[in-house]
Amino acid sequence: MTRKRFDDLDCSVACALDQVGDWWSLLVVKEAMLGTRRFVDFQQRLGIAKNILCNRLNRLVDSGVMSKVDAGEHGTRYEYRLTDKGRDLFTVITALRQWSERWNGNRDDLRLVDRISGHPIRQLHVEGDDGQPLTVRDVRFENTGVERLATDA
Amino acid sequence: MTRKRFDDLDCSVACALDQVGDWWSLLVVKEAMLGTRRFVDFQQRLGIAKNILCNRLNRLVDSGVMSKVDAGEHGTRYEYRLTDKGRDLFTVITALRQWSERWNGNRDDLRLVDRISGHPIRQLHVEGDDGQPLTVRDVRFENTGVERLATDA
DNA sequence: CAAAACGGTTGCATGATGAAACCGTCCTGG
DNA sequence: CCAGGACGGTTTCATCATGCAACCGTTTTG
Repeated sequence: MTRKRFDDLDCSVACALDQVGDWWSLLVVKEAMLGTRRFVDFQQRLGIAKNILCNRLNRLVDSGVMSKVDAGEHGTRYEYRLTDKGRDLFTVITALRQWSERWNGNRDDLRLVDRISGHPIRQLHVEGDDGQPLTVRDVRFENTGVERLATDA
Repeated sequence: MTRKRFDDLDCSVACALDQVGDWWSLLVVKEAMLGTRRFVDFQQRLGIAKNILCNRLNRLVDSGVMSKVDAGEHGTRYEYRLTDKGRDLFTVITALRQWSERWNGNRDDLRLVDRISGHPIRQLHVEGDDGQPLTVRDVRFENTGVERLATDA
C-alpha cells in the first residue's frame, strides 16, 4: 500500500512531517547546516545509500527545503543548498538536539555557540505572551469549533 | 536489511530521531498532548493501523516517552500517558508546528494560547547568551577536535 | 589517453507498512 | 444468564520502502 499521506489530516504537525518527517530528511538538513553541499559528502558523512539520498534530496528540493544549483563552471557538478525555508528548520533541529541531550546525554561532542560571543546558546522554551515559560499543561488548544484541553496530558 | 540504526552515528539529533523520528511516533505524542490516552482513541483519531499503533506505543514506552498504566478498576483497560520526557517534546512539536504554519500555512484551525491569559504563545527562536535571536549562520558548531563553521550553509 | 570523481539509475533481497480477520477478556443490555 | 460489543492486541498477507552492490554517462585529472 502507498505510504499513508498526511495531507488530509488537517494538522500542521502532520504537514511538516510529510516534508521532513522520515528517517533521513532531517539528518540531511542537519548535515547541510554543518556546511555539507555535495552529493558524495552527504553520502559519506551520513552513511546513506545513494539511491535513498538521491530520493531524499529530490523530495527536499520539491518541497522547497533545499535547492539544487549548478556548481561552478563545470557540467555535472551540483550543490545542494538550504533555502530560507530549510534554514528556518534550525529551530526544529535545535529543539530536537536539546531534547536528546537532556534525556539521552550528549552523543556527539558538538556544542552550539554564538559565533561572535563564543557563548553557548540558550535552551529553547515555549513562552507565553509575557515571556513566561509554558509547559504543555499551561496551554490550551483553541479551535474555532470544539475546544480540547491539554490538562494533565 | 535491518533498518539503519543511528545509535552509532554519534549525533544527538540522530539519537532523537531514533526514538521519535518515524512517521507515526511524533503524531502519537502530539495526540497525547491533546489529551488522548486510550488505544482506540489514538487509532481512530490518527487513522493508524492497529498493529502499527501497537508497535509505536510499545516503542515509545520502551524509550521512556510514554508509560502504560492500568486504567481504573477493570482488567484489560489501559491508558497511555506521556512521561516527563514525553511532555518535554512539547518544544519540538511546537517548533515543527510553527515552522509548518510559516511555510505551508495553517492546516488545522488549532491555535495554542496561554490558558491563563488566553494570549497566543510566542514564536520559538534560537537565542544567544544575551537573548539575541540567532540564525544558523550566527552559530558555530564547536567540537573538541575539529571545528566546522556553519557559514553560508 | 586512462583512470578516477561525480551524480546518478537499476536490480535484488529484506524489512516496514496497511488492511482486514481473528482472539481473549471484560462489561453491558435484555 | 446469555449475547453482543468494547478494548487491546496478534496474525496473515500483499505492497511499499530500504540497503547494498553493480553499472553508467559525463567531466576532470594524471
